[in-house]
Amino acid sequence: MTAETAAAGDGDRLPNTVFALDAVTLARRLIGSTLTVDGVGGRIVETEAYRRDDAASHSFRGETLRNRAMFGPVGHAYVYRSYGIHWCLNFVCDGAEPGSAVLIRALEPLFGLDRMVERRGLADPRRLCAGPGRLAQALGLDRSHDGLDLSQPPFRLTEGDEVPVPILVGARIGISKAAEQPWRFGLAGSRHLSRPFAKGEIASSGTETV
DNA sequence: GAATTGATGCGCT
DNA sequence: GCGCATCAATTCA
Repeated sequence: MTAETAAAGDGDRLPNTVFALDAVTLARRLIGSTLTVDGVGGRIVETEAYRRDDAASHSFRGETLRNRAMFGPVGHAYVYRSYGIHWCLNFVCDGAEPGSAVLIRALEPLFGLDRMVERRGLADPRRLCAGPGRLAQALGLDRSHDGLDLSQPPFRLTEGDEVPVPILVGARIGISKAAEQPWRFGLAGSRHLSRPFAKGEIASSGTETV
């Protein structure tokens, strides 16, 4: 079945139990799975983990009006405005430690390409969803999605194909605090990453089923 | 290709 | 005021 004929999110839904995982484990687990919003989306190829005890995390200094969703139920979305211009999407997780989330940094566009191009105003497939702000714009995400349940429409999360592919691990991007933590994950060989992984970061200790 | 800069919301000191 | 979990246009090369 091709990407064109497949309905958005065809395949097994991600079990809600994955959101009980800690952020680092979930960030790795999500690589290769499929995310769509109102039928528009694709394969998750890049994520970052953020924890409560993490100086780079919005939840580090406790709950505020902005980060309220991070302290809400797991399996819900945390959508925030970045640099006053962009929106960024996180998955809230880890019920044992409220304030944990996984930032979705990049997708391989597969479904609703025309709608993405329309929203982004740029057709370059390499830059359609390569970056958290670009991804949110392509999927039409904004404040109205903050706090919504990821298991309900317009969201749909499904397992990826069962093809073993190495997972890249590296330092997170665009942060100044706790920047040394290797909590950025990527799909090896993907041409849709927001930025390439450094040579030293290409060390993956095995393969994941994606 | 790499470096620089402007746009801009909002939580924090 | 300052500092961002960013991006695109512009300026170089």
